[in-house]
Amino acid sequence: MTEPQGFASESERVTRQLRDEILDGLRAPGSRLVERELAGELGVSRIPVRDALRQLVTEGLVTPRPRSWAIVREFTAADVADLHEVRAAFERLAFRLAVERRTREGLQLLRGTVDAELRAARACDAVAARRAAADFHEVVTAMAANELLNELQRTIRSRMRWLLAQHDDLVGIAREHEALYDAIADRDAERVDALVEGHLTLGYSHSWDA
Amino acid sequence: MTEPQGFASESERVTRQLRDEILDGLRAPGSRLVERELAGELGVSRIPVRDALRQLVTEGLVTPRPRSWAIVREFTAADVADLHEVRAAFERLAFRLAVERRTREGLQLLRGTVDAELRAARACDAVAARRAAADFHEVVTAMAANELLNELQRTIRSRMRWLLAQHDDLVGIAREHEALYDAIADRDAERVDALVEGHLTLGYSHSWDA
DNA sequence: CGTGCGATGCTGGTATACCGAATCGGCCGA
DNA sequence: TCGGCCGATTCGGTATACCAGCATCGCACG
Repeated sequence: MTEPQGFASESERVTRQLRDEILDGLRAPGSRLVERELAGELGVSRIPVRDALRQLVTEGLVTPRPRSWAIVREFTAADVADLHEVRAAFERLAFRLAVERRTREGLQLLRGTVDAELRAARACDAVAARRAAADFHEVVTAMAANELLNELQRTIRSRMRWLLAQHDDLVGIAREHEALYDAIADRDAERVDALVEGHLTLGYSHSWDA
Repeated sequence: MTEPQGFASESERVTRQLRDEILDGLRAPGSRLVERELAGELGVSRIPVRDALRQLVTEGLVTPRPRSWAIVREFTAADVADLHEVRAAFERLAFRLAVERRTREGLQLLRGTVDAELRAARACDAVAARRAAADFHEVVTAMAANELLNELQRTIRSRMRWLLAQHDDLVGIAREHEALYDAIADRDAERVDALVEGHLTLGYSHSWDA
């Protein structure tokens, strides 16, 4: 799932690095992101940094400030609520389409992410479990075979990762993913719908706790 | 609704101009978009053109080609189908939230767009009717009071405009919008749901948009 | 006459330099 | 002491210049 970054332009490398630094908490929410500073730190010119910042703005990880520097986004409770609402709509669509359009290859990939997630969750490897959980949703979205849906999913992927890092019932989530996999494999649309609804509610209540 | 473009950077101006030229059909699908050429035509340097192209790529109006020039997007039947699916999910969410969170000011704005659309449609002013129809959906999305939803809506707005230009039952659409307005004003969630569903199915079967 | 290969030009990617606006600090006056 | 003004500095926006990869076209050779 971790895409083969074999080739990448400077812009992509800078984007990836800044994104990871933000999501890993190395750059605190609210901290300044100044093009010249970052260019100096990373040893590149301002252009790749500029491109990266724009990309991260569209991903919602960076807040641009007109005619001033950008800052690492500070998520508010309202942001989280908004994200949950949109995510729910996305996943309902993604799972519905995935059930219709599932392929043998897709199911195998999905099974792999579920297994990896269960293993990691039981081993209390939070990083691997969250990565596998994110992979699960990406594979489902891919199975939905809707280019636009996948495109929009990519733009909110970072925010999803952020959301996923906010709670920690790893085994529970993995079990739900396993149940979802079974329902998709059985082509049981109604069971998938029910599980998705439950899944969304779970994520919603948990994030309110945090 | 036409945002007050009082101030704008070169990048934004170039973006707006290219976007309009594409949507108005002045730039045919598949035609080349070369940074240096556009810079020369528009009398600016490559940077604003570069920014504009990237923006239009995220809006889905331009197809980037790695290490080669970009082209004006050619929409396929699959693209249209994808757009309809995503749009349906968006609108279900937007209308549901709009019913819950409607405000007096929002309703007044919405009423204005419906009236404008009906007037324009009856006068066979297609341009004004389509603009009003687009405004209707934007006001609904705004009333949904979900920042992320509005953000994603902005990125697919151009594609919606394209879709809207593909059919011509202007009066019918205006009437459906009026019915939707009434249901929202009555806070009748079920009627809104039913209208949205009918709207989407109808739009899909014989003509596009809602 | 066909095919393979190399040179050349086109294109986006990147670096550097300049500019105008916005900000923030200090200073002066009330 | 506080408030307003003004200048130095900071910052993103833009322009120009250079670079490396790819594609095409033409030429030479089989």
